[in-house]
Amino acid sequence: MADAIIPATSNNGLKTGGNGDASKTIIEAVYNELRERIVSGAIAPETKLRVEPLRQEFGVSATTVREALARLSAETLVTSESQRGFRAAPISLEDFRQITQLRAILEKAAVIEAVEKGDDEWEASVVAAFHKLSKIELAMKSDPKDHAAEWEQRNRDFHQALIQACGNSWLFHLRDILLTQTIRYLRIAVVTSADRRDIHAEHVAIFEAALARDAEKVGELIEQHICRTLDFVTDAAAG
Amino acid sequence: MADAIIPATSNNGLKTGGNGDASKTIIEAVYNELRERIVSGAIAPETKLRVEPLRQEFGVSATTVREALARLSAETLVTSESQRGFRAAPISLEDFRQITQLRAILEKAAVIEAVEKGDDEWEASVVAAFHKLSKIELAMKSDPKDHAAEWEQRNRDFHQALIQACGNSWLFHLRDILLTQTIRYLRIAVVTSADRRDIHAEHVAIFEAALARDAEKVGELIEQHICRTLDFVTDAAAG
DNA sequence: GTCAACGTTTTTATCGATATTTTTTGAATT
DNA sequence: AATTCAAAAAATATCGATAAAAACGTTGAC
Repeated sequence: MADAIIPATSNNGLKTGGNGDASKTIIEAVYNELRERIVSGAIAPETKLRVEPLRQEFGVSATTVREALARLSAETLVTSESQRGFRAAPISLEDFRQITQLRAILEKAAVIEAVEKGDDEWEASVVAAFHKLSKIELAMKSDPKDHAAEWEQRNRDFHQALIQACGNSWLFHLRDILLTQTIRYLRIAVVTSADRRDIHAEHVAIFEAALARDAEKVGELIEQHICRTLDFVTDAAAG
Repeated sequence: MADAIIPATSNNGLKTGGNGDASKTIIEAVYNELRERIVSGAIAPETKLRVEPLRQEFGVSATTVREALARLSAETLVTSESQRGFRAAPISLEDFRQITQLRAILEKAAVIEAVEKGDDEWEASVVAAFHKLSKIELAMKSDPKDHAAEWEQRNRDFHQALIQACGNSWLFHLRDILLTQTIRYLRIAVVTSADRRDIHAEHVAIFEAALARDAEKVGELIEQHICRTLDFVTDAAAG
């Protein structure tokens, strides 16, 4: 056993202190940091991710960086080719089209089942999530950019609440992967904050149909709602 | 510039020679080997995967094993908890239910689009894949267990050919993950080879509807076809 | 001027060893 | 006998260094 002369509770130079992430391990911290950078666009698509510079910046070992990259690679946020290292995943409109289409398929199926199966508690959590989302969407009318991050979270929560009652955690998992990809695209491609009123109206419609237990209708609305994201990004990329 | 005294082309003691896997890197070799063991059931669900023993068995470094495990963990074939290492993913009937349901959703949506969009080349490859599958299914009537592995492959190919024309590679990717999980469940839970004639009949029906371009019908058939897998495993687990 | 063989440099993959954390063991105390 | 606590043992996470491979640049032939 080591003769602990130096107080063992040193969190060395790793710069994870900034955000309050709950990284128990250094690999996780590096993973989270890189993930955030890629999703936010701070690391541009197709950027080569060399181990040595990252290692130095974070003040950790090469192995640690590698493992974080390996994990990200399984999540399709970075690509890796044998013996040729890692790079941030590329983006393309076609790729985004596929992601969106797939997301629509999953979320539509999920919400239909959820509406059919949901109990009172489900309803309650949908109401709660909708309420929180509405408040921030109204607040954003006057002050758009300030609430962007919070809106993103509440929007996510609302959609999650809607489908929660379908009870398929695999579906949640895959949807989560797609949602992360989507957010990346939105952050990278669309800097202009969209006209939120439009989106709010859609949310209202979805919410009402859900509480009315009109599964078919909710399914349709969700599908359109998601597909509209595609038009949005397509326009942004083209214009 | 190492002074290469020993011929550099040594593939050391790593036991990857057995199967003809195209592992360019040692990590990949370990990854493939572990993956195969988990999917086949050679490593039982929830088995603790300690680094040191594996390291020794494969004759590689701990880091290498760790990275392979990390990749598998992203694929949900192993679970990992911070500071508490890795273990083979658990299984449960409920889990399998979710996987199957989700697979049905994805494959139904995919095949409908494929049937609508597919061109002559798509038709041709469906015909070809169906032909190969049929041959082995007929051969299996007399000699079931001998062709099991080949059937698995051809079955996979047939289903892939069907949905190919939908052109959504993300869908393929996610479906692949689910399919791998499914195969794991089949291998682990169901040792008894099912009545293949039944399955063959289903394949025929799917094939005919696909060539007739009856998208709705193909969708229904595929859905049922996949869901039947669930009944199958449920029975096997219960009986 | 092009291009290919060759040596140099950079980058990646892999190793063996160390530090840190968790789990187990076994007294000591109630 | 059960419980707590500390020390030992085991396992995990992390490091620094080395070997292998790819990228790069240069020279020399055509």
